[in-house]
Amino acid sequence: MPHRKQQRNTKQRKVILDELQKVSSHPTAVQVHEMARRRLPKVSLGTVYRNLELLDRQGIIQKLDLGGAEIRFDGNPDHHYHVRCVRCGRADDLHELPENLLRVEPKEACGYRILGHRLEFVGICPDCDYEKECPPC
Amino acid sequence: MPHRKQQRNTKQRKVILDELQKVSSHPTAVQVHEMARRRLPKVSLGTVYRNLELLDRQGIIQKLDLGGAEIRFDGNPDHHYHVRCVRCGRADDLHELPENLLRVEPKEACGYRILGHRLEFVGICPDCDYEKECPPC
DNA sequence: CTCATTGCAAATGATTTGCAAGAAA
DNA sequence: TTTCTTGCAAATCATTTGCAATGAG
Repeated sequence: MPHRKQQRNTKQRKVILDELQKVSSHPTAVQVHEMARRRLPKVSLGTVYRNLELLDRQGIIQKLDLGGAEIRFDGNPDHHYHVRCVRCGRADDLHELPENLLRVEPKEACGYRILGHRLEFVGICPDCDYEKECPPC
Repeated sequence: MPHRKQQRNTKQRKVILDELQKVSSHPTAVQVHEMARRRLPKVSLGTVYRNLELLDRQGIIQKLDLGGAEIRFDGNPDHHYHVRCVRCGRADDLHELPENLLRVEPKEACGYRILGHRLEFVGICPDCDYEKECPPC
């Protein structure tokens, strides 16, 4: 069986997670870096990326990797939907049922003037599927 | 009133559009470049990007700018949904109603083993909205 | 001690842009 | 002619990676 790599509790990791969980916005890695730097002036952007990646893989936070702009991070790992501003890139949580929004595209939601949506299903295609055993590398 | 820039009909543009419309896959800009190069060996990748961008803005093709990977292009400009392979990045058209897929996340669709979906609404946020008159630049 | 993690800097890789030459209209 | 487009190369920009030094356990 695979040997689970021993994980350490560094202060960088703690601060990065703490800063992300503190805000309700959905900051980019660069913004998380700025936030973390106020407490750890020497923390590097690379470390921020590495930790956000790691925390996402562990399901402690979630990476919002949708189109149009940079990746953003959400301190809340639970599955929920977002609205994004096409002008400034800001993202907010969506407090409505997506099925309703999809069926009758509304003009307004959460204070946003809604212009449309992006929806895509993800999975493994028929050509890749025969490799069922091997993880996506 | 804004003066609409006069557009020219170059052979590069024609070949790029033609090649994209010829395939049912959803190629990346680099792949479109390879396809176009078979007919116009000197066409540059920059030109491919510029034309795909322009054709998308005119609603002749559509840019698939969802997360996870590179932008892909679809010769069919009509609004429809896609399934994407998390392993190889390939994208196919979805031949099912997204509302049903959203409600009961299925295991299978279009030959893909479905793992999940990405959905995001896009619009103008309250802070940007006061600039109603000015287009998104 | 060990080896996971960091800071730093350099590397990537997709996309964009500046500019002089080329070609539609 | 005019000026939209192109090819080319260099520039961006977010993200990743290599590596020696650091520090958690």
